Amino acid sequence: MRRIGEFKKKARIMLIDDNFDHLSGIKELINMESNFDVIATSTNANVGISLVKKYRPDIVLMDINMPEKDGLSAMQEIEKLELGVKVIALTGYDDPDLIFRAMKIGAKGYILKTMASAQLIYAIEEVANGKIYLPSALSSRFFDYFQKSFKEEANEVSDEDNLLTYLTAREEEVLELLTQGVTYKGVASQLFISETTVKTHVNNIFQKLQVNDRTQAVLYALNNGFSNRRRMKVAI
Amino acid sequence: MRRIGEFKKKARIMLIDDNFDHLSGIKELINMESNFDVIATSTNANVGISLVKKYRPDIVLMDINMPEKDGLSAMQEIEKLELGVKVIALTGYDDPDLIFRAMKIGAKGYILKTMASAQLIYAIEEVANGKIYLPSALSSRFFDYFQKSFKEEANEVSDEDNLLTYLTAREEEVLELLTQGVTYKGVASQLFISETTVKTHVNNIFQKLQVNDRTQAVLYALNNGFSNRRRMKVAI
DNA sequence: AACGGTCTAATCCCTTTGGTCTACTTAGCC
DNA sequence: GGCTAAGTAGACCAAAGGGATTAGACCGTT
Repeated sequence: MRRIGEFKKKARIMLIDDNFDHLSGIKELINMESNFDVIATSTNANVGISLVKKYRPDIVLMDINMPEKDGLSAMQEIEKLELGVKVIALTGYDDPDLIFRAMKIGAKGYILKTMASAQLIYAIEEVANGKIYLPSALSSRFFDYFQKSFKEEANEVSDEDNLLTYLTAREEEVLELLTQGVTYKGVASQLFISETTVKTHVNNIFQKLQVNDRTQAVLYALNNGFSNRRRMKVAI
Repeated sequence: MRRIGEFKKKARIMLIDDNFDHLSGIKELINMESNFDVIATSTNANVGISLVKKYRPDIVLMDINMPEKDGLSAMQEIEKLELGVKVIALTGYDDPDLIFRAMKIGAKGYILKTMASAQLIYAIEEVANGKIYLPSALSSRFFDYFQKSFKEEANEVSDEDNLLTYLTAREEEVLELLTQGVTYKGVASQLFISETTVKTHVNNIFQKLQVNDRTQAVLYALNNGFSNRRRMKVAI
C-alpha cells in the first residue's frame, strides 16, 4: 500500500504484553538501543488488536502467554486482518509445539524473553527487512517437531498393510473416480466400459478394502495415501 | 576447530556427489579441517544407498542435484531404512521448494555449495550433536514458503462462501457421521431418530451443499474444513 | 398469538447401489 | 497347450439411497 521503497523510515513497533513492567522494559530498550519507534503498547490482547487496526504498526511484539486471550489467537486475528503487520512472538517457553504453531499462524519471528537484548533488536531488524527470524536453537527444535509430524503421517499411510496395494490398476482407476464423487454411470462412461463392469470392479474393491459401501471405500482411500496430493498442498 | 568432548567418537561421514572433483574436494576439506572420518564416497546415488546400508555412517552428505536418481529420492530411501543415519543435503540451489521438501523428508541439514568451508564443518558438527542445521538465510526462506502453504490452505478452507456454514447443528451431526462411513440406519440408531428423519436431514444437507449424493457430501465436508483435525496432524 | 426455523416423521415412488453367479477374452507364464 | 490373473459384461434380486410432499411439535422472536 503505502510502503515506500525499503526501510528508510523508522519501523513503527507495537508491544502487547500483559506484564506491565516487562512492557516498559522492552519499550525502554527499543527506544534506547535501536532506531525504531514504539508507537503503542497494550497489556491486553483485545485492546491490542484494536490498536493494531487503528495504528497499523509495521511490527507487533506479542507476548504469547497471556491470561484471558492467548497470544496465538490474538496473532491469528491480526493475521486475518491482512494488514501486512508483522508479528513477532515473545515468550518464556521454547516449547517446540508452541514454536510450530506460531510459525504456522504466520509469526515473522519468535524470541525468548531470556535472550540477550541485542538479539531482540537484531530480530526486529531482520523482520523489518522482510525476513523471518528464528534463533538457530529454536529453529532446530522446530525442525525436529516438523519432521516428526511428517514421519508419523508417512508411517500411518505407507504402512505395509495398506490394503490399497492389493488393488489392480483398473480398480485403482475406478476408485480414483469414486473419490471424486462420480456415480457408477459416470465411471462407466469415463472409462468406456459398461456399468456392470464398473459394479464388478467396485465389488472387488469392497472385498479387498474390507468395506461395505462406496463411502467407506472412498474414506479408506483418502485416509490411506490414495491421491494424497490434493490434500497435502506441499507434496514431495 | 577440534571440538573434542562434545562427541566422544569421531563421526563417520559418507559423501554422495556425482561430481568427482567436488567429492574429493569435500573429502580433503573434512579430513584436514575437522576430526571427522570420511569412510566412503560415491558418485552414484544407488551405489551410495548400498554403501549406506553396508557401512551405516553417522552422517551422509548428499548432493541433491544428480542425474539418473535425484538426491531427494535417494534421501528418502535412506530415511526409510531407519538406520538413524543423518543426511545433510548439499546443493547449489537455495530454492525454497527444494529446501522445504528436503526438510520434510528428514534432512538434518541443508547447505549450499557456495558457503564457506568453515560453515560446512560447523553444520556437520551441529548435526553430529543431534541438532538440525539450516543457515538462517535458508531457514528464513523455508519459513516464508511454509507459511505461504498454510495460508493458501486456510484461504481455501475458511472462505466465507463455505456452504458448510449453512448447516444446522443437527445436520452437522448427521454429516459428521456420514463422513465416518455410517449408513442411514446407523445414523438413525446413533442419534436416536428414525431413518426417515435421517433422510430428511440428508436431503436438506444435499440442497445446502449443492451435491447429489452421500459421497459428494462427504467429500465436500472433508475438503472444506469439516473435521479437519483428523487429516491435519498438527492443528493450531 | 402468530411466525419462522428446526427437528421430527411418514408415505410414495423411483434410482442407485450392492451381492452373487456365470462367462468370455486377452496377456503372461511355466 | 494349459494355467492364472485381469478385465470385460450379462442377469437377477435385494437393499439402500434419493426426491418430493406433507405435517406435527417445539422454541424463540416479533
